[in-house]
Amino acid sequence: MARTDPARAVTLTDVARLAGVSVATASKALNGRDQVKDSTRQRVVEAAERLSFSPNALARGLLAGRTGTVGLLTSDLEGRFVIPILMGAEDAFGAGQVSVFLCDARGDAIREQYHLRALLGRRVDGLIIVGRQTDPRPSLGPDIPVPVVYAYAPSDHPDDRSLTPDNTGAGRMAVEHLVACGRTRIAHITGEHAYAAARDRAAGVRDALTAAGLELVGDVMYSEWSERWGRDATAMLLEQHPEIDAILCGSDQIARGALDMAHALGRSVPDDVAVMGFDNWEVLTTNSRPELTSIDANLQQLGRTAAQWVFAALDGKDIGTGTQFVDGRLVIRGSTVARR
Amino acid sequence: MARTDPARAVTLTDVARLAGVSVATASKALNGRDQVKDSTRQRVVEAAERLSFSPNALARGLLAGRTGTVGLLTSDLEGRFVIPILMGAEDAFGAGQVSVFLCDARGDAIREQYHLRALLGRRVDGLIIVGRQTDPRPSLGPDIPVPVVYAYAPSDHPDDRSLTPDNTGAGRMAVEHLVACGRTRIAHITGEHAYAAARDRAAGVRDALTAAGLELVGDVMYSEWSERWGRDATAMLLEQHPEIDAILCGSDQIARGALDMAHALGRSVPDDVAVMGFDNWEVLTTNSRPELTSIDANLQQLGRTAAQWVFAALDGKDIGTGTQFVDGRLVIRGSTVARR
DNA sequence: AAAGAAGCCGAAAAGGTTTTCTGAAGATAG
DNA sequence: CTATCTTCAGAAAACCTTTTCGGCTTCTTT
Repeated sequence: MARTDPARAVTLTDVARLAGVSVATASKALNGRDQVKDSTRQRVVEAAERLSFSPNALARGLLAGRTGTVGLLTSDLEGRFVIPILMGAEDAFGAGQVSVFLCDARGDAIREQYHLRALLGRRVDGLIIVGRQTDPRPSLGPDIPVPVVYAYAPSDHPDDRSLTPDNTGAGRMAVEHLVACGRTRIAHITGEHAYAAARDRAAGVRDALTAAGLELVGDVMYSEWSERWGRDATAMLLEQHPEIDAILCGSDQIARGALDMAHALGRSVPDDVAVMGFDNWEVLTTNSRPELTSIDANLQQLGRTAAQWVFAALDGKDIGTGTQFVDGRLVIRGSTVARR
Repeated sequence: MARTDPARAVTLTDVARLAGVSVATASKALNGRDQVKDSTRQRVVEAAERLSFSPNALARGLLAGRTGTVGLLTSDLEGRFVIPILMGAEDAFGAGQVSVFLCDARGDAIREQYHLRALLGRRVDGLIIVGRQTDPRPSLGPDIPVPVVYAYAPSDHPDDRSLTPDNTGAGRMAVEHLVACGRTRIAHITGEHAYAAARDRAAGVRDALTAAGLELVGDVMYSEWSERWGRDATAMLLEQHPEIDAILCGSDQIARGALDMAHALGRSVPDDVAVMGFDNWEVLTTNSRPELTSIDANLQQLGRTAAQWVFAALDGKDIGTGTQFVDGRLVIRGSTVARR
């Protein structure tokens, strides 16, 4: 910083002196306590403003036992699922008096432990643990002295409180939409089998197909979460099963690849084949031709709820245990329904 | 949180009692001060471990005048430029003892002011202000009592310290690459003219073309930062100037659209036309066919440097004033150079 | 053996705020 | 005019840690 800084931060003592009262009175005046005459209060408030006094949150927290801070411990900032959750949480907290400590463990358990210690040392009032996949993650254990909510990646311990997208439901929702559009010969291309998200969605897909009296065309095609795989899988699919009328893709990236290849092979979307993705990553869904129908996981909502749970627990309310699932939201665009 | 929490956090007094020493000695033992017998130190350390004591950072900060925290105030978490910067900063800090407060002002000046007060109240040791565009932003003013570094969006006040990508240089770098590839008839499609990033890159493009004795084909085509615009602009371009052999796009999104349309119109990339973008957004650049050459703005490096500057200023070093520019990095892929 | 030195530990203060309790002044009732 | 009550201001303690300084014990030196 280029500018010189004042020798010392202004304290309540300074304000009290300027207003000609004791620190006790100054404190009461500024915090809206009674036992202060109106004229006195005004003097104090003016003094505080003239010195642009802002109370030292450390001293306050030390005394109150509450700091008004929350730790947000993520295992992977890079991942695009973390950000909306983070925004939602920041949103819910930001409205109040709470500040957020952000820590990125980079998927490293040691680093996570390290950050955890730091956060507890700073006496955060609560913790939100955000994983990068929906697969369960190791619990932090029962000995954390503040409320903990696991978001996206649920804890593997049933006594913890977790919040994760309902991927099975999302799979069902997708198929129901395709069926409602009159599609009956549906294939499913998705990402790595190692991901619970892929398996759960596929399970939902099977459920809904069975319920509709239909069968999946071919097997679920697991591989990588990439546009390239979307292209390759679609090429194979259209050769082996030229009769298909819908390709449900495990992510928007895969769907972009599918769209691309369908065009290249002379199929019209959505007239010949419907294409659909998951995640509703707008940069992909709204820029394709036609735009992509997708299932939004409502991650921002998930982040907000997690934050509200931490609040509730802080207020002594019981927020229960176990994993709660957050519903997805169908976003219909041109890749499954012809315009007009 | 489901589990019950202990009545009270464990303090140094508890440790001292268990070890049979005074708090003063306990403190010195745990902090590696001398004036403590080895056997005593060991007793204290064991006691601390048994109680899983972690020192209250608030009390420490109150006393030391330093909190070991830094505020990261962004105007737009959603934007994808903020995240890498944030990661870089978190990286540089995370190695040490510093925790990061994250605040999102959502582009709202009132909200920003509010967060700023909260951060100063929490006695952060420094601030990094991250904007969402490279256009200069209003300074926070000279009265902030801690070091401030502006990242991505520089401050509009010359006495502040700012760090921003060198977009003019990036524009030059892009043209130099295309020229080195033997391209001579180069067009430039870019985003909104309102963005300094677009104008600066265009200026760099003109510089480099002039230096190479070339002229831009057509005018710089400003419009929106979207794939759609990339497609539309490319269609116009190829009709009006069928002789072009390179399309330099102001973003990877635009470049994806250009790539798409070039294919659709039967042009081979990179044989007939080279296509190139900016930002090196991997999800776009490495998934296209062919993969996209782009200029990476080194944002993570930018974030790291910003953090290091804050550190340096904290250590009393002079970090100077004004805006420093961070060089971009050319990432060559198949859209400008044929494979093999 | 006495004096000085070195090693080790604890008492106390400091940091800034909030809260409780005491006390003083003024007001009201008898 | 006295006794009781109300209103308002201030003194002091509490939160937890670190650091300084004084003092006690033990060892070394002459």
